[in-house]
Amino acid sequence: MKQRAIQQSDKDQRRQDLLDAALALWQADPNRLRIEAVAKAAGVAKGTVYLYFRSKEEILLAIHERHVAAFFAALRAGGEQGTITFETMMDLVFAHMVRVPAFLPLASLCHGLMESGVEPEIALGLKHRIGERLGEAGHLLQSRLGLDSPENGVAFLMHGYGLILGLWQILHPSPLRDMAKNDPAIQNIDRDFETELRQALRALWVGEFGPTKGAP
Amino acid sequence: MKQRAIQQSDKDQRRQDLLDAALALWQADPNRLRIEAVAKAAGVAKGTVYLYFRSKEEILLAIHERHVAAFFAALRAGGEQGTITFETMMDLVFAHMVRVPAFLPLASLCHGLMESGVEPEIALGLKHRIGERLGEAGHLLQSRLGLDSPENGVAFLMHGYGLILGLWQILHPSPLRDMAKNDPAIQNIDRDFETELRQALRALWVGEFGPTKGAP
Amino acid sequence: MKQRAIQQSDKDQRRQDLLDAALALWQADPNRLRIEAVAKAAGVAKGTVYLYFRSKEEILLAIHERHVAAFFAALRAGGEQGTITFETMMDLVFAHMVRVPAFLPLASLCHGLMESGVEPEIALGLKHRIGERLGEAGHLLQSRLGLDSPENGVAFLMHGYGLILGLWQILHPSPLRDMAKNDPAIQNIDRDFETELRQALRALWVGEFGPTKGAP
Amino acid sequence: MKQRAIQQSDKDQRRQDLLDAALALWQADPNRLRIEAVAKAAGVAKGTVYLYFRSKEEILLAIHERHVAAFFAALRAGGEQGTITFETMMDLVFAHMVRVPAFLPLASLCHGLMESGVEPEIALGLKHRIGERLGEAGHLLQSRLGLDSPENGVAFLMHGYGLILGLWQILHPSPLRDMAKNDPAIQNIDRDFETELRQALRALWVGEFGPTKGAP
DNA sequence: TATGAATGAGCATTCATTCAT
DNA sequence: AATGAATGAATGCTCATTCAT
Repeated sequence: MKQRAIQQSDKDQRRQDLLDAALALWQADPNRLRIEAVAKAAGVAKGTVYLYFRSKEEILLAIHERHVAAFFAALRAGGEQGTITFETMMDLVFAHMVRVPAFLPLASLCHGLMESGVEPEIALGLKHRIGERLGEAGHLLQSRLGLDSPENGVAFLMHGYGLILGLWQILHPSPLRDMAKNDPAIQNIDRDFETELRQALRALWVGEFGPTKGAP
Repeated sequence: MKQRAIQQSDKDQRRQDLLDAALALWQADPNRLRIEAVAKAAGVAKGTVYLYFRSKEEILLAIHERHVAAFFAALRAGGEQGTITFETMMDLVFAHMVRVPAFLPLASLCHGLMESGVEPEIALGLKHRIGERLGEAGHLLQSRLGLDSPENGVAFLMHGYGLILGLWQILHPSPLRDMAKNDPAIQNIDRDFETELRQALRALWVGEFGPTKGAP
Repeated sequence: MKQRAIQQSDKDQRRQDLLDAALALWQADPNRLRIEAVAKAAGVAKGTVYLYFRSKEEILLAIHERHVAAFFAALRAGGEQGTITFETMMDLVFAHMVRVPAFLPLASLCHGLMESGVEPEIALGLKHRIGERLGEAGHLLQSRLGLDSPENGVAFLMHGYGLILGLWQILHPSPLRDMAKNDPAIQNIDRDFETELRQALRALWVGEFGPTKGAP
Repeated sequence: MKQRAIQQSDKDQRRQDLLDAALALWQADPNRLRIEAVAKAAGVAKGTVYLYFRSKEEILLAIHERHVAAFFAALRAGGEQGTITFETMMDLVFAHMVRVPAFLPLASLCHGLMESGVEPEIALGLKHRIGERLGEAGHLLQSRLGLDSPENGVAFLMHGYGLILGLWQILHPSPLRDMAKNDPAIQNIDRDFETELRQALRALWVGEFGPTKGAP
């Protein structure tokens, strides 16, 4: 039997260990995630997983939340450094979203899970916490990016995130695309995700908030 | 036993009937779609479904393809009428995508299915046919919208579609959002999907292709 | 794949085969009955069991119903032979209830299952069919046993069955009783089930319907 | 942490509290009895339950034993008042068995649990203690009811108890019976439990021990 | 072509019980 | 004695798919 987590800090650590294990397994094969495997990888018994999470879906949501929290933390840190520009935002997005391997595939999944797959209270709890962070970030962007209002800050992030998420679904690298190398009709529409995203995201921001904001 | 479909036109009709039945059932409850129910609703036996589709997923993909084809048909029809502007594109997008009830939820699902859920050949076939249509549409937009190249036409559509799809996932109406009416943190980020989409989409297009294209 | 049961008679046969298999396994170890084992013993796949029964509990109820039907059939056959007496009833009860190995243990279980364990409609269906048979039997006993009314015939059977069932639960042979051979306090109350039942049942019938009915 | 029970009397009290809690929860929903809920209702932690009972089943058996003990205590008290008749026995049976809400349902369950569900030693211990009480009661009935032997007293009780228990299983009030109000075949056999029991029990006693015993 | 009986893979979750503290 | 974190056994059922008729 694994050392008991009596202290809250020990419990938190065990929770993180479970998330780490689940993330690694999910990345390896998203359709093959098994609770038993998560438990074993974290060095506990199956039932123990359910002391920390109410369901498999809740685990995935928790990983997503950790991803999102890390992004917002990076954003806040960026804000504390001084002014934010479209370019620094772009760097942030790429470093803490686009290039975090599981971020976007998991995000895609989680938006579906929240509708059906977890108890509404769980989904609402997650939305609440993300909402808080997003609200704060909106204020930050107003001041650091020179937007007209916190609402514009929120719009900046939401519209951008929507574009990232949707474009990822259409253009993310995948074995399927490799198989289509010889199909001209597919080549026609096969673009590099990061290149397209960078171009479209910049266009969206410029189009919505003006070219001046990005370059003081 | 239902009348046998000998003629190709009869087969096509039966195929459409099956898609109609599946679409209605999927809309009613996406997680409850059962092949047997589809068969019954279309007036055939379970096994017959598999004479027309190789799997459940293939059915969903076929419905999606029908949605997409209808959009491209409308776009082509729009082009035949004369010039296209950002505004007419916006109308097209809303009429044949955003407001077709199952279009976006099904599209969200299908982008996942293509990666795993159907045989690669099926997915590639779909991508091929969509690629062809997208290529044609790119040419159409070059001439009718005044873009610099067919590639820009493709980019116009893909970037726009990415934004639509991603924003829908974040902001689409849902019971969950209704439940959150009293949570200020969630209200903070709860925007009207269509309003936001219209604003962001226009910004994206303007930012990427210039304000002049939309208004000759 | 096992020969398909297309005809209704084939389906009925398969249903009986499944019940036979389940009964044998249940008798061998009541707490160890597994659907998969039933399927294997009947030579079909697991899923096939569910084409014939909606749940494990429904199988047990169906076996019980078969037991009960056999008893009523024997009773009817007895009635067709001529007069029925307490003694012939006693013989019937012993031959088709008490000494049918699984009858009483399964009956004990099923009365509990009907309350919770199966869908009410299933339980009501069973009760309905047994009610019909019991009603007919009441009429039979009125004429053949010389009771005052069909209702008395029903009471005769129900009160008797209650006594049989309850006494079986207290006194049926079991390993536990063998273990108690050296405990005088238990010996005190350890009686032979069949002896006690015969005595009590006769007393009940005589007490309720008079000594004359049994001996014309 | 709850006050430790050092004194034997404190331990006994805690044991009773646990039984009270378990009984209340079992009555509310027999299939939903959870050890954790029992512990909480009794104001102790889960593990503490296992300091007083070796298993969940043992708790149910202990409640049943308390029921039985109360019945025998009432019987003894009745004997101390003077002569016992069939009518006073009937009153006793109704007051301390039939109308004690959980007595018969729990008894039904416990006769099954004793065969498998608890350690044989536990079951034998219970049987032993009940056997002792039953032996005493047999003597009591010999003298107070005027039976020929203590064995007849035991038979009087056992046969009666069997009838009560079995008839209860067939005829006890239940939601299922309420649902069957409109089914004539079921109405046919749907009798009032208490009426039938009173009639059958009296018949059994009279048939077995003569009409004179009950009415001196 | 159409049917529908047969197949069998797939697996999260509960909760009684234990035992380190 | 009391606690409550950890354990892990235990398994029925659905439903997409196949294929004999």
